[in-house]
Order: sequence, then structure tokens, then C-alpha cells
Amino acid sequence: MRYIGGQLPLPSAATLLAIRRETFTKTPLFWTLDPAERDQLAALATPHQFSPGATLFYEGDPCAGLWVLGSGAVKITKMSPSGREIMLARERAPSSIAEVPLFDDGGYPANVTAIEETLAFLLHKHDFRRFCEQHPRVPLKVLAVVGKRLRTLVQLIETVTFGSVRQRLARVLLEAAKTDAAAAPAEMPLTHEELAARLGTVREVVSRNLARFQAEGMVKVVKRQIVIADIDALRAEADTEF
Amino acid sequence: MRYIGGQLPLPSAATLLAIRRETFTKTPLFWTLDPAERDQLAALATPHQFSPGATLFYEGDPCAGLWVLGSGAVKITKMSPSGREIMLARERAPSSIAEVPLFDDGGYPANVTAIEETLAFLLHKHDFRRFCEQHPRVPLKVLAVVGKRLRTLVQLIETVTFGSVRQRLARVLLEAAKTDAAAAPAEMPLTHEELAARLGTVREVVSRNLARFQAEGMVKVVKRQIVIADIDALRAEADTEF
DNA sequence: GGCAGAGTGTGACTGCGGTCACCGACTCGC
DNA sequence: GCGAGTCGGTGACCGCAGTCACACTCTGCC
Repeated sequence: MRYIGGQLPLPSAATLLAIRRETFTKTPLFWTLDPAERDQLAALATPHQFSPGATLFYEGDPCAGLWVLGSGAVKITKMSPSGREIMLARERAPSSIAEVPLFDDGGYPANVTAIEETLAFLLHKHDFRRFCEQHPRVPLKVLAVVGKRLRTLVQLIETVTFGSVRQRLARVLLEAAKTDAAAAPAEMPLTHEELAARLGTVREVVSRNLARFQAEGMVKVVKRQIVIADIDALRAEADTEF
Repeated sequence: MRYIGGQLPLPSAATLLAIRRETFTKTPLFWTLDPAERDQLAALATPHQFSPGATLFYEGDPCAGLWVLGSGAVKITKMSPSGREIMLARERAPSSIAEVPLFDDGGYPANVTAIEETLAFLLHKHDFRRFCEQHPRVPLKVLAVVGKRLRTLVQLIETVTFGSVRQRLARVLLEAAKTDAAAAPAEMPLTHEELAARLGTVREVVSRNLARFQAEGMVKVVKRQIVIADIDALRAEADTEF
């Protein structure tokens, strides 16, 4: 772990109100609401601050409620008892987490950990369910969001069962380059350890495959930063059929 | 393929009405409705008959609507271009299929194929969505069902990434013994090919692992039927930590 | 009875991925 | 500048799973 987890003091009350309003406006789940309804819901949420490495909740924990990301980013993971990790998804604000256990009365299905400094709002399960009953369009939107999530999981199963680490690595690199380019151009602060978790494998294997990519001229490593050198070759690698 | 796919003639109109009513009463999705509402919805559905091996729809097909299983069973699969298959789930009537694409405007996310003689009702997407808007408790129930599905997918990812074929095979055998025991005691009409698809591997590997199980006295094969000989040992195998 | 076809058993081979071990490079704090 | 801790690279090794090839056993059918 590079970071030490833990909750931090929150922003002041005044800025918090503004952040809260903005968060709930931007979050897809609430797009179908009008501003007054959003404010009403936002008022029910309690803010929590997490530093990188801190855990929002663990798999199996009873479901406290819906988490709405105000800023920062988190990863959703499963861990094997022996310590290996696989990342199911990464979510960046504005977004929401843990819609599923709100409705099927189970615990949280996976671990969620902050990977950046993250501000998240917790909407209590019963508050949100009551709100859903009063605003029937919300569950429909939740369904759309959960549907997307389910599709990406199916995709993940496909690549894990049929694809190789090499292939998955290529995909992750492309994806990271794309999403991070939007936030902070040409920067990929990924340790091999994190990549391994993302792929459901171990550090050494990532190391080796990256070395091969480098030998083949597809990526370069400068100052521990991975830089894509031949994006087309990488794309070809990612798209090769199983 | 042991079976040749295709649609068959339907039962007579009179029996069909009875079946239809019973189907919609038993399907979990519609439990929250009262009988009149159910009948109203049932009237919109069109029946289709499938023999084993016949395909209800393929991955990527535009979403026609929700499928409600009246009798029989289907498998939900993904195929790799090179022909390998992985079974994401099996659904037995009474149940419903393809809730997801109704709400997120994508195509069907996977293939669905009948594995028994199956009667299924198709509820058109727009009919069902309109019904959802009029009966807000339905989407909530859909969410619960989709949530369960998502949980099993997460579970699948976990076993595929961390577990071995041996382990997964043990689990599948236990599961098959359990579900089939309810329907038809002590019968497991699974070919190695089918098991392989279920596990996302190939026939030979299943064959070998089964042979090992047999050598270790955990299962017996009589007349090409797999019989569990030492259920505790098999359970231990299935539960060994990764 | 004999043939066809589906289903099964198994040996040989290969490569990938996971494990272990160890060292070198970089960073940060004192 | 030094030491501790994290991160990265690499060699050795091993086992599982996937591929190919082929022979055997059922079953049903003509």
C-alpha cells in the first residue's frame, strides 16, 4: 500500500452545501429529477471524506445505503482469501455506488476503496427507498445504471475466461490512457501492483508482459511512467480474437 | 449438438390461456401485482415454443422485449469467436429473462438457448415499459431480480479468476445434483461437453478432472451417468480456499 | 449384424501464468 | 548521506489447462 487509509475532516459547511448541490445535479441517477426534488434528496445525505486507500465498505457488510460520489474515485474489488485481488470496476465522481443491495436486501457484494482523495455522500437505505416510492422515475434510472454495470461484468467474464493477461493488459492500458488523458494528459500513475489487481493476476506477470510490450516497441517506460508508443499495435493486441 | 433446434407448434388456445395465467402468477417479477393486473399484462404476451438447442436470441440482437418462461429451462451463454462457450446462468421456469436491456436501450447482452422443451412468452419492450410506469412497484421488483443476477455474476468472476477447473467442476456437480434432485431424483444427464461449456473450458479437461474425482472415490460413473459417491469430499473440494 | 455418430478416455506436448527468491533502483525522512 | 520502505526486473521452476490425435464404447438405425 502506498497510502495510509482513513477518514479526514470535512470541508466547511458553506462549501459543503454548494458541493452537495452540484454533486446531486451531476450524478446520472438523479438526472430525471427537477432541482427541488434533488435538493430534498440531497438534504438527507451525510458526507464522508476518504483518503486514498481508505475503505468505504467491505463485501458482506450490511447495506447502509447508497453512496454518491462528490469528488475523487474509487475501485470496486473482490479479494481471494490468499490475498489476490480483482478489480470489477472503477468509478469516478460524479457517480453512484452500491445501488444493488438497496433493493434485494443483501449485503454489499464487493469491497469499495478510495483510490484518490474522495468525498462521498451516504443516503440511507430507507430514505432512498421511500424516495423511490414517491418518485417512480428514479427506480427506472437505477435500472439503467445497474444494467450498464451488469453489461460490464459480463464483458469482464468474457475477457477473463477467454483472453490472456497480455490482452487484458493491452486493454487496460488503452483505457487508462483514454480516461486519464481527459483528467491529466499523458499521465499514468499506475504501479504494477495496481495493474495486477485490475487484471486479477500478480505483479510479476504484469512486469513481464510490460517488458514484452516494451521490447516490441508498443510502450515505453520513462521515469516509471508508462507511455504508449504505438497505439495501433496496442489496439490490435487488445482486439485479437480469442 | 445433440438436439436440432427449432420452434414447434404451440399448445391449443384453451390450455394456453390456463398456462399463461399460471405462468404469470408464479413468476417472481409479478408477485407484487394483484390477479387482475397480472391478467392484463399476460394478455399482452405472445407465446413461443422452443425445442432443446433452439435459440431465443443472440447477443447483440436488438431487444424485442422481456421473456417470461412458462415451462422448460434455458441457458445464458457467451461464446468466444473460436467456439468456446461459457454459461453465465441457467434459468428454469417460472422465471424471466432479459430484464436488463429493457431499461438501458442496448441489445441483448448474451445468448439464450433452450436446454429443454421450453414455452416462453414475449412481452414487448414498450408494452412492459408502459406497464412499469403505471405500476411503480414492478420496477422495484425488477431491480431485486437484476440485483440477484448481478451478484451471481460477481461470484462467477471470482471463481473463474481465482479458482481452478477442478474446483468449479466440484461446485457444478453439487449444484446439479441439488437442483436436479428436486426435479428428477438422482439423474444428471450432463455430457462432458455441456459441463465444459458451463465451466468455460474444453471437453478433455472435464474428462480428465472427472477421472481424477473418480479415482479419488468422490464420484462414480455408471451408464454414463455421474453419481456423487462422497458428497462431503466433494463439498470440501468446492470450498477449498483459493 | 454392421454402420454411423455421438460421447468418452487418454497420451504427448506446449505455453502461460503463478510462485519463490533475490537484487537493484528510486523515494522519502531524518 | 544514510537507511528503511516501496517498487520494479528477472531467472528458475512447476503445474494446470488447452491442443492434437486417436482409439474405444455406447446407442440407435437400416
